[in-house]
Amino acid sequence: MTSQPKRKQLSHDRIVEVAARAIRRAGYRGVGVADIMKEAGLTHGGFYAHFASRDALLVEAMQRASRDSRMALEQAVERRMAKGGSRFEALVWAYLHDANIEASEQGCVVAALASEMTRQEDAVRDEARSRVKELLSLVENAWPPGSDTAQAAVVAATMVGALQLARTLGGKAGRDLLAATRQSLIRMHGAVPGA
Amino acid sequence: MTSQPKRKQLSHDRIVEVAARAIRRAGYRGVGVADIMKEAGLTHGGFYAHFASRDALLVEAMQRASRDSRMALEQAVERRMAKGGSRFEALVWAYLHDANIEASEQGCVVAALASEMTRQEDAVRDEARSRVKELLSLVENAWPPGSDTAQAAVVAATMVGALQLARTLGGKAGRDLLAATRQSLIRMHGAVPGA
DNA sequence: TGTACATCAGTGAACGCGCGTTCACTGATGTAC
DNA sequence: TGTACATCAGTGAACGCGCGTTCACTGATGTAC
Repeated sequence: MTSQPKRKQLSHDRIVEVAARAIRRAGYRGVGVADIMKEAGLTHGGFYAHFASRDALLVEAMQRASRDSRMALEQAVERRMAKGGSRFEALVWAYLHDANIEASEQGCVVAALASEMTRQEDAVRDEARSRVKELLSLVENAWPPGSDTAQAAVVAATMVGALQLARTLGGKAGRDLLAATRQSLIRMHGAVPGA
Repeated sequence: MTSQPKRKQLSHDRIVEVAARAIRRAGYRGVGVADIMKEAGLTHGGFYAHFASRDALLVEAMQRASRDSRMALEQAVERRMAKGGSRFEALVWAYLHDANIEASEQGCVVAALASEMTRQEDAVRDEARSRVKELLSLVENAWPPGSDTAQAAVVAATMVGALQLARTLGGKAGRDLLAATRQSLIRMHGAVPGA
């Protein structure tokens, strides 16, 4: 029982992991089934033994992307907090780090796909909605206790928007926009009462 | 001379206008050449007498979308200012109006396409960059004089991000997010010194 | 331990379809005399 | 004003290509005796 789901499960995980990076790099429609299977070291024919449809893969890929980027973000937050400062301040720095302009493949799935989410079929759209909600609660968790949690949603929107605009602008203009956003968010919400 | 560019120019304008709505509704890749031509009352064969390539249409469509939505936004801002309040406050209300959640087809081209902009070919990407810069200056123009213009960029990012997240969430959750964003932005930047 | 068979993951050719692009042609508009 | 011709916008069939999906088959893994 415990060793039963080994072989197939390993392939499955590999496909999903490849797809999780692919959708953040190229968008929902940017990479085909055949490409993903190839990058996972397989041929495209076996795809439908793993997923009912392409959309079913997209759903799993978003979950996986979310899990992976959340773990990486959490580690970055912890590293930054070790140097002092509030959790909120560390989150802002981790999320809006200059390196994230280029690294969309490993970054936040919401920032990578936000404007495409509304246009997906129900299953994918529902999963996208969950990813947005998760991002909101991620910011709330770093929020000074007692403050208005509705404001956490505004901060999430600001971070997502800033990362997208910085990516489109690129270069110095992009980095300047991120820097201004970090400064603004930390100035407004960063000072924790008891820190 | 003055009446020469009539016939063809009229068709051209119609195609671009249809495309300007199509890309905001369905994304850069969401609608095909044939669909756009059909919606403009033509057959697809004539397309390449008007544009060198599909990408060339996308570039013109973004310019058109930008022009159209800017004019509509400007009117909404003026209407709101007539009722009193600062230009900035009116801009926030106009841009983050609840009706804009559904009306992406007529809305801001940056909010409609932000996460896809990085993935386009050079010509389209360059035009997208211009559209982002224009949005930044649009916010700057409604900015209290003397304030830090870098902060205007942060506000632009917040508005774009909020509209996208509200669209993905939809329903009451979406409207709540917009309301919280309006409140936050106006509270922070809305009070004009001399008003 | 060794053989025979069943199960199962993965292969690769093939399908139907839609898309961007090309091109020979048509029908209408406008100009020359 | 009327006819003959040139120009030009638009038509519709056809192309090559890539994509999601299907399916008959292969080769490896694991079980039964």
